[in-house]
Parts: sequence; structure tokens; C-alpha cells
Amino acid sequence: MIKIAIVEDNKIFREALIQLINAQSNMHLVGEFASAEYAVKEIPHILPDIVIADIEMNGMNGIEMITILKHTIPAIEFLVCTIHDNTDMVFDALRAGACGYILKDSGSESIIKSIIELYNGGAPMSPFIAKKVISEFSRPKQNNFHDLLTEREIEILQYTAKGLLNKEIASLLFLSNETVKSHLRNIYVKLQVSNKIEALHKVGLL
Amino acid sequence: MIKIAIVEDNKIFREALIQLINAQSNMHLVGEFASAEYAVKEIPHILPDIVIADIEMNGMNGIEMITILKHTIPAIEFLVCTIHDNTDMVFDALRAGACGYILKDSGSESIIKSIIELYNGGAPMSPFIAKKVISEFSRPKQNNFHDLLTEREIEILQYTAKGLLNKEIASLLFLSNETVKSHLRNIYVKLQVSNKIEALHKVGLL
DNA sequence: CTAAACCTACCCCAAATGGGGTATTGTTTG
DNA sequence: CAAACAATACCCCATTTGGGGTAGGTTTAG
Repeated sequence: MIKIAIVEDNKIFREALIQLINAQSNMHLVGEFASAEYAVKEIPHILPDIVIADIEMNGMNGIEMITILKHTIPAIEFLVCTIHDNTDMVFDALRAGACGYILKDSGSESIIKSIIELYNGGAPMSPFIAKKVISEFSRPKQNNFHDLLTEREIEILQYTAKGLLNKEIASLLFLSNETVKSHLRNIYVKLQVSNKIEALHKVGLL
Repeated sequence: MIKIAIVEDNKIFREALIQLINAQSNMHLVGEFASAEYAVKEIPHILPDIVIADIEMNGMNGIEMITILKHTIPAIEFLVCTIHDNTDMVFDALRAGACGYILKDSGSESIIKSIIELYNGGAPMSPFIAKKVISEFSRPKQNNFHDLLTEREIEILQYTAKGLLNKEIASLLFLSNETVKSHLRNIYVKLQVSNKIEALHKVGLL
């Protein structure tokens, strides 16, 4: 039995969600709130497994609410359900601690599936949202430093980024630490910097 | 009609995938490769819509292959299909340009669904992978270091993260560079590290 | 009021890093 | 083939950093 709470200021959508949840044999609605303020006060007492949350609400918005509640009771999982697919909003919600993010135009079936996936430790997202999230990883890829630095130099920079000392890198790669130093000096010249941290900045490893 | 290529060195799994694809009325298998090297050579000529790729292969691995092919033909979408759920591997694949990442223990139905989702601009992921990806966003927020480090220490770490030398930080903050050093030493003790880069790692500034 | 924490700043010394060379060995390429 | 580049490795020396102490002044909490 999955204990669910709903925070949604739009009455029509809230009622629809309530009906949907009540129709499920393996779910139990333990709370429904029309404002984030009210939810923040009450949810710590009713301890739902999952909170379905809108973001755009009068007064406190859903992001702030999730931030507060996630901090108070980390075990609660949040499924954001909103009409907004704005990039900033998506990432703000995820940073706040939401693990699922679906759009309101998803069908009932898809909402139920998302709840179950979230309950089972997954991270349900509408395809469009998922794509946004994934793209965030490949985005800062187009660093041109692959043309500028040699393979070996990149390799050494990567170990440097992990916090290894020159001599540690040297023994990892079976080199003299003087060699590692030489590579680093060449890197500095190419990137026009003068220490490790600056170099890591330039290549986006920092 | 979705044009699909398969890169998979395990013969049994490759054959199974081929059968699965061939059974779909809306998909067309345009290539199957047992090594990444071969795939890198041929795929630019056959131009599939989607490449289903293994990662762990003899010789060139899937990450390198995706990096090369994505660079050559950005329009091709990659669906990584592997037994590995290792965190580094997941993020390496996403950075390389993969948009889907599913585990081999997903059912046939789920693989077909993933292909279609990918073709429609989504980013299909196994629930466990999706959770990893999402967690990456909420991770580097309020770590505990605000409780551990003082305001001044955080301030100095932030300047350190920008690549400034101790003495540069010192003159910025109108301090002796010995004072900056003292703060850094205290930081190192608290974070249990022994140099700047490691410290930046611990607090998520790297 | 006292203790604790924080910020400041100095001492000494060792280790690590940065900056300047040079040199040998391959490999690639015009 | 010669030139250019890459990777390796050594030299010297200055600067920076890390690790150990100590210590005075201020603010905060018990």
C-alpha cells in the first residue's frame, strides 16, 4: 500500500488526481493540500511515501516546499506534476530533491506508472524532460581542448583533477615524476595558465 | 520505418537483438557489428537512425565509439544496452552523447519501447539508471560542509576554487598569506585531505 | 565569568610545484 | 629524408604549499 499525498492548488486537477488515486487498489491517499504552506505544516505528521506536487502555486511554490520537506524527512519521494517544461524549473526541482518530473498532459495510466516506478526507487520522467536532463550531461562536452592537448596530457590532467600528486600519477602510469611535471608544464604553456587548478578550469574539469 | 544498427560483441545477445528488431514491423535492421572498430568504419556509410551499443567490448569500447560517431554524425542517437550499472560508466556514456541507457536484463518489450522513445526524442533509461542520473543533480547541493566549515573557510575555499594563489586571496581579503594558509590547514584537517584539489572535491566545488 | 570557537598572524621546516633548460627516442608527415 | 611532434627523463633553482606549533584578540555560549 503506497501512501500518497497531493499538493495542488488547481481544484479541478486536484479532484481528478484524488479520484485517480482512490481508484487504485495498491494506493492510499493520506492527504490533499491546496497550498504549499499547509502541506509543509501537515506532511511531517502524516508521513506519506510519495508526494505528488505542483510547482506553480500561489504563495510558497513547489520548489521551496520540496526543499523544506526533503530536508525534514528525506525518505519522502516527490513526483512533480506540472504544466511547465521550463529548463530552469526542471533543474531547480531536481536540485530541491524531486526524483520524478512528469507533465500534466501525461495520461492517467502514465501517472500511475510513474508513482509505482518512483516507489520502486526509479526516477520517472516525461520523455521530453528526460531528454533535457540527459542533454545536460553531454552539453559541456564541446571543449576544444582535445585539439590543443595530446592524449597523454589529457590523461595526466584527468588524474590531476582527481587530486592525485604528481608522483602518484607517475607511479600509476609508470613514469618518472619529472615526466609528469614536464607534461604539466607543457599543458600550462598551451592553456596559458600557471597552476593545476587554473588548468582544470580551462578544460572544464573544474 | 526506424533504421537500426547493432554493435554488440556477444554473439548470443546480438542474435537475440537481431531477431527482436526483425520482428518489428516499424523497424529495419541496417547493420550489425561485433566490434566497435568495424562499426566506426561502416556506420557513417549506412546512416542508421539509432545505434544500439554495448559498452564493454574487446578492443575499442562503446564509449569511445559513441564519442567518435557522435562527433562525425550528430544525428545518430545511441541506446546503450549493457549489463554494467557502474556510475562512472553511465556518466561517461551520457557525456559521450548517448541518450538512452538501459540494462540488458530489461525485457524485449522494454527494449522496443526504449527504441521508440529514443526515436521520438526521449531519453529512455532503466529505472535504476534514471535514479542515478537524477541523484546527480540533488547531490552537490547542501552538503554537510556548511556545518563543518566556518564562513571564512568557505570563502577562502571558493577563491581557491577559482585558481587564486594564497597570496592573491590574502590581498583580496586584506589578510596575511600566513592567515590564508592557516585557514587552509584547518580546512584540510576538517575535511581529512591534504591539498587544495582534494579539498575542492570534498565540498563539491570540483 | 569562563570556556570554546573563530579569525588573525607569526615561527620553522619539508615537500610539492612551477619555470627554465637540455636530451634521447620514436612516430608522423610534408 | 628532414622537420615536427610526442613522450620520456634529467638538471637547477625559486616559489608555493603542506604540516607542526604558538598566540593574541574577539565573539559566543554555558
